[in-house]
Amino acid sequence: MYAPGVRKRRYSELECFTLGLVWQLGPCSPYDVRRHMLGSPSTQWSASAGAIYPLVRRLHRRGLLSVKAKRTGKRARRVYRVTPAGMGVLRGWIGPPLDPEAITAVYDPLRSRARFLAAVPREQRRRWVAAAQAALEEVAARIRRWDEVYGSSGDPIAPLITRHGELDVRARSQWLEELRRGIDEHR
Amino acid sequence: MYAPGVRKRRYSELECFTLGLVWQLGPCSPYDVRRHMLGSPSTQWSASAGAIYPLVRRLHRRGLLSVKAKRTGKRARRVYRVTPAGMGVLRGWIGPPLDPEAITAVYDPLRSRARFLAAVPREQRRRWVAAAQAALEEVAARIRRWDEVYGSSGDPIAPLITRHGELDVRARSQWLEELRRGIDEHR
DNA sequence: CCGCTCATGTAACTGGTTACATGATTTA
DNA sequence: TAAATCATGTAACCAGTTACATGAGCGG
Repeated sequence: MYAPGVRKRRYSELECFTLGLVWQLGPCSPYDVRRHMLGSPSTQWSASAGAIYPLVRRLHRRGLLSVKAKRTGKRARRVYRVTPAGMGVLRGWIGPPLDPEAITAVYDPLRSRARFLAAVPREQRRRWVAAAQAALEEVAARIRRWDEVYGSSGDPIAPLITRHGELDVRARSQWLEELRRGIDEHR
Repeated sequence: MYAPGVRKRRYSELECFTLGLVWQLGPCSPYDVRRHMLGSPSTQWSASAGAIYPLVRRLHRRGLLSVKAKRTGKRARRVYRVTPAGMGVLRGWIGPPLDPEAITAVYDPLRSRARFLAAVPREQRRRWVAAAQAALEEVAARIRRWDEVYGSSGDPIAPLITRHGELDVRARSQWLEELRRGIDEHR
């Protein structure tokens, strides 16, 4: 139960993730947040200005971020940092308890497409698997590049995040290999 | 280049996935599509009526689905099937070429949260990993149930889709285990 | 006959995207 | 000095969500 008007507000994944990034990057601007997201191997968010700037101002209005205007010469720059209230929300989001919607099988667009492979001619099927394997190679490369840049940040957890990507790609590669064999059998 | 007015329309993931489901389930109603999605271990889509019904009608209007009204007694039922044009769009969506946005590291809400584990006290960190491991157990169970129901559909690819889920959970479990050890070291 | 599932939908909202705009600063 | 990047933002749009509504049929 909450006092009237003090409803427990729910924040979106993007809001909480942004909160986390501001904490992790240290005092930083919305632009820094965007740049970081754009470099990430996951494409979950477009990190568009139209999303981030209003979002950060929202978090500030709610008291989860504090702001300090810095200017170099004539260029304006707003540097945000997470307030104690913000840390509370961040910790609550991380959990436990885990938000039920965080408990899910991951969504993989490759799997979505593979599900309907029986709808395409055999030759296309073969080519599809080859293309998907090449795609995973690309993802792996993206993760390695990411690791080079952000792996040496001092945070002992950072390399374990990259590791997630590696294990993810490895599992999906194995899956594609099994898929390839499965398709070859049924002709 | 396209003839004037014949712009190549882009369809959303949900639209194409729905198209695929209608093809896979055979002639079926929007309700069938929803029920199928709701049972899926992935929570990517809420499969809300507000999404599916307008979407299916849209696909019909664009000529990708054909409709036949069936009624049992007084109960109405619209049964859709994929048209040749619809199959074209479905095959195009599957690829190759793969849509660039399909080439990505999967998004995992557990990883998103883990990234900021250094922001919480050590004890919470420990409890978080335990909670995440339990969560993955739940996902694994969901996938097994799904497999029982849909694994015996005759489609040789179906079990390979389930397999993706198994490999996914296994990889994330291993990752959590490494995370647990990594956290225990740094105290 | 009550409650549940079947089956179809609509209305209001909203979070995020696309695309554009502006001006300062850096680099080729 | 032209192009690229830094840094901030806004406006229009849209796909998908939440929540509600309606009525038929079925099982206990």
